[in-house]
Amino acid sequence: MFALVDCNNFYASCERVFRPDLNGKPVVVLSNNDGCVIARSNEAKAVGIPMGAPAFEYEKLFKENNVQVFSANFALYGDMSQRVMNILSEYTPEMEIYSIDECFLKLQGFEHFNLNDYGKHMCDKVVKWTGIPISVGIAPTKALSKVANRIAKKYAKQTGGVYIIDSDEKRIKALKWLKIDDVWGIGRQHSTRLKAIGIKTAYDFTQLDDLFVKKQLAIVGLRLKHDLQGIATLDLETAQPKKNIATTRSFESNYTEFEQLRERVSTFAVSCGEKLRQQNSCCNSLMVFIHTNGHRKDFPQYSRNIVVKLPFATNSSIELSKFSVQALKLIFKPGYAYKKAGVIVQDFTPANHIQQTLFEYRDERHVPLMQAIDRMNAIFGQQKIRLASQDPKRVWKMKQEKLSPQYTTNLSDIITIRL
DNA sequence: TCTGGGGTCCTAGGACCC
DNA sequence: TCTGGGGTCCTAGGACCC
Repeated sequence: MFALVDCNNFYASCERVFRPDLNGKPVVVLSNNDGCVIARSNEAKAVGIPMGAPAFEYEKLFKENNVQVFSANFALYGDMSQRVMNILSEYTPEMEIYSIDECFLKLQGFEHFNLNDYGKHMCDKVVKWTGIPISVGIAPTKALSKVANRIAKKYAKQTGGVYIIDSDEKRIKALKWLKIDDVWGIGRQHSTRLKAIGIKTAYDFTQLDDLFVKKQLAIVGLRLKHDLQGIATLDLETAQPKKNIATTRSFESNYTEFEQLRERVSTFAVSCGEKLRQQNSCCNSLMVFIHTNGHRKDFPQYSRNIVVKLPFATNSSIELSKFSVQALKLIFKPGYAYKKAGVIVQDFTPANHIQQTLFEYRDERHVPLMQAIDRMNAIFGQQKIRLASQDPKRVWKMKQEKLSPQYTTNLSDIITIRL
């Protein structure tokens, strides 16, 4: 059996842990730049705030319903996630952390356990130790555990947060209940096409012919179909080093000058360098992109990206910054109002066996220099040591008007308790 | 005024090889 | 008149996830 454990309204719940006065009240968390809604408490969902709602369009609704609004506080969410995952890792040796708020637990050899009690135990322990409410779905396959989790969450009162699919009757009932749009792995495109031929539920989907599914949804869709039929096709996936690393941001305002973009691109490249060094990789190529605000049809639009093959593999922030800015020069066009840019590094090789090049000079002194910078930043704070090409004052330049304290990761933000 | 960020996998088609 | 067959690798684009 597999369990899929999912934190309820994760970001909103994290904010509530340190603001218990907000329990029972509508809470939303906004994306970077306070752009759109990326998490909602049940109360916020109930007053009709959709996922992805642009914050400026919903300001009135927020006020009318006394919705508590927070800027994204990823330092807090990342730390809370680790705490939750640590607790869950004690329930089985086989675990896959699937996202910041979800994990799969493989329950092999648990035949003599009462899995419902086991799931309830997880819920109680996680909420007691972290304050985060979770839901647990248990079933013979990963895709079915996702379905079970949905039921556990939707009918939290009746299920107590745990639902198990352990018979074919329960499986079929669950699949007939689940709309095709809500199936894990069926996105907008596929669900539109499936609905056009009369497939309304997950159950309908499992009744389709294998060859047809393979033709329409490729091998991924066929695997999903089998998994939903109860034939375990998807197994736990072990954490692999990343194949791409990106740092991209929208700007708080429109940038028209090359110099503004140059500074941002340099900062993004430095950030990619840090992430590369964390996983011990060097990249052999990188992409830089810039574009104007696609939502504003009244502005002249421009959007371009460029991929640069590097002369040698590197994870040096200095080299990455240099190559990224060179790339930016090739695609920058004056006269446009730029809203977003990004650097994506790709084509990795492990940092400990770098192919030496014959004609290009790779400065090996960067290796200890980067180590020193990383250590200093770890001690003194993120990006305290920067390149001169970066803005000396601000790093991300984001609009974050409703940012909560870093309760769990910054000693000066720790809560005070009065007795 | 204002609309996020970061990933994965698969496939088709082109370039190239013998 | 008449132009093969079987591969691999790479990339862009499309789909999906949170």
